[in-house]
Amino acid sequence: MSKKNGLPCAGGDPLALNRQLCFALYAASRAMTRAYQPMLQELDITYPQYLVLLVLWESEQSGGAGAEIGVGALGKRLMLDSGTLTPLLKRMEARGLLIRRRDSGDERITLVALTDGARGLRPRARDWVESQLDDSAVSRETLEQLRSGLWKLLEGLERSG
Amino acid sequence: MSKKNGLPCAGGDPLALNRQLCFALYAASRAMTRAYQPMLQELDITYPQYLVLLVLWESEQSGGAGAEIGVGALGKRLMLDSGTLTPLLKRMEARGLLIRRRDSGDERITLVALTDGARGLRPRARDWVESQLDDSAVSRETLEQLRSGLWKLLEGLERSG
DNA sequence: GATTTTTATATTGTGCACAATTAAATTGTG
DNA sequence: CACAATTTAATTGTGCACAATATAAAAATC
Repeated sequence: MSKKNGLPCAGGDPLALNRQLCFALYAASRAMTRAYQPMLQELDITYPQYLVLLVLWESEQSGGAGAEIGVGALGKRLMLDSGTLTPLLKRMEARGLLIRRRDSGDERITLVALTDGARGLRPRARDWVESQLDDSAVSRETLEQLRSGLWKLLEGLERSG
Repeated sequence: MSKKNGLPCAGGDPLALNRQLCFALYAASRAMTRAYQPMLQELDITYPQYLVLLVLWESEQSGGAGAEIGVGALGKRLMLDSGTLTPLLKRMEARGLLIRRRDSGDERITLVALTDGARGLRPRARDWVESQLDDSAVSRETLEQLRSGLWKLLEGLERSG
């Protein structure tokens, strides 16, 4: 039996589970979300909610505190649609993490802005992320290569999609 | 502004979205599932259901037609628990893709086995996967490196979890 | 061999994802 | 200006994921 990376990998079968890039992605993505749970529980947020915070924190870094972003722009950044974001943002608003309001200039647009409470979570998230990088069982170089390869894959999938 | 791979990537911010491996994984995994939709729609199954079929097809390759597998073993293979699998397998049974029955030797175990209908889907899936590999915008070598890096990451995450 | 402990699956409840549809505001055109 | 076409969110419905709990069978222990 041929093996690669210590994993059994039937050489002749193009449908072998361990040979599927799609499954490696699926499993790794969920495992990564699991790895974030300790931090997420401490902040009392979910993983997609954390991604929303990343976008809003980043907007405030460049645009100053109080920066607002529309649901559409947020969705483009995270590659999520309003069917996912609308209820998620409502839950975040209910938890006091952000405010939703209509754009006064274009009433179609719903703008979201961080609260001070959500701003206060940022240093805790940053510290945890940095400590995880320090403790990582995988080398920083491998992580770097992975990230770059994943973006290449994403571009390829977008192009053909 | 520093850039990598043509993507804006704020150099100083450890929480920049485009720098997060977790987000690259999350986005790439969903994009990959989207890329499978044409095939999945033709087979009238969902992506996790396809993964179940991969496991069962593979079992029959090595164990002969009629091979059965318990929910637990299936879950270990796909890294999913019964809370996900039980309803998913019931839906697959309702669609005539598999049969569920209790293990006569150990009544705790629910065994699942493919139907002929599900066996008939295999060549169609295989042909589609192979044609996709041929048409891929990303080189086979890059895909190979990605898959190997993802398994390394998975092992690292499992170890620390 | 009765009882405790463990194992295997199922159930319940919450929160995504995403396709499809709806509704409302804006823009473009005659 | 009227009105059709477009844009933007929200809504609806299905199917995962997963934590927590429940249930029942099998093993282990006494």
